[in-house]
Amino acid sequence: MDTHDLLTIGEVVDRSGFPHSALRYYEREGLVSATRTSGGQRRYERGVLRRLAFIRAARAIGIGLDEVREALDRLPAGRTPTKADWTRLSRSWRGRLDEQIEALVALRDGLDSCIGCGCLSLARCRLWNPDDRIGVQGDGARLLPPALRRPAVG
Amino acid sequence: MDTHDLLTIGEVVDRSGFPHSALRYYEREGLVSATRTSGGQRRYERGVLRRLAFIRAARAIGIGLDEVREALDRLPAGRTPTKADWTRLSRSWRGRLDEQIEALVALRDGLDSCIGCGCLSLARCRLWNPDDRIGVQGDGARLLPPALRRPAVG
DNA sequence: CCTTGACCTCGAGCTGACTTCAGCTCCCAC
DNA sequence: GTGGGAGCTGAAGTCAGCTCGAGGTCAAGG
Repeated sequence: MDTHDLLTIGEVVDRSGFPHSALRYYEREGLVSATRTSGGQRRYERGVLRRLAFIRAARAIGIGLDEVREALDRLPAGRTPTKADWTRLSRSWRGRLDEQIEALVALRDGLDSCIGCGCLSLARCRLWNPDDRIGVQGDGARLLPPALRRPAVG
Repeated sequence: MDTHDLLTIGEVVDRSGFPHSALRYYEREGLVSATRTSGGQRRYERGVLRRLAFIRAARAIGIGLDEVREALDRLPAGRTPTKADWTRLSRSWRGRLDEQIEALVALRDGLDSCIGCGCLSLARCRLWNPDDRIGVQGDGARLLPPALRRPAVG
């Protein structure tokens, strides 16, 4: 708990894998916080690494930052989050992940049946016919679960 | 083959499900083409519907427009694409889809093991430890297959 | 004290895939 | 021939999630 527990931004960069710019962005967006030295430099508590790991996992699943922030906001204020707290958050995404996998599998099956049956007629094929949008895709609403993006492809 | 086979943009909107704006955008980007009336209005050949259906399926899988264009460019010039032509293109994405599903399943398994084993230690957990980025994610390179996006979340 | 590398802020820029807008023109049914 | 819905253009705007650059400050080793 003494000052030796505080990390510089460079250390957090090294240990979290996020670049400075992302860390500062997350701070602006209220996903992480840091105290400051008298000179204005950021000093992070160790717990930030767990938050960042959580953010990374969330992003990998395709959760948007807004939603990640909401999730983090649900962590208990005041005390250090316990394992149970983190587990609860993670569990809530398990369902998301299942949905996404399900949607992709449905899409794959559609593609398979298309390839297999030669049903490229626009009138019949599940996958190709936009009026019957892949079964999964509602009325232009939710074909696939949200976005699934990688941080930086570069 | 007579002019009655040509569709107005409104008809294509209705039958493809894409809004005008997207059709015009795709034309600018070279994904679809249209002839023009003497007055400058677009007239689409029927085949455009199949192209658009293909584009829709591709987008659903998360393929970027650049890559979709490349794929479409590989269709035979001059003659109307056959069923086999379309099937070949679709098949190439089957692998993509498999990869994506695999990556998500891996992520889910990681999440499961995290939830189950209580390994929230940053030093050990596959999912939480950024140094061992989810196994799947290389060196900041390719955790998950490209982007997987929905057209409009509404 | 000095140097040097780590750090700071603020604002602009970027990518992708469109959407929106303003201000016109076309074309077809009546 | 005319009214009005359908269509046209080019430029600008949007959204997410950062990245980059300029121009300056901080802090620790020598």
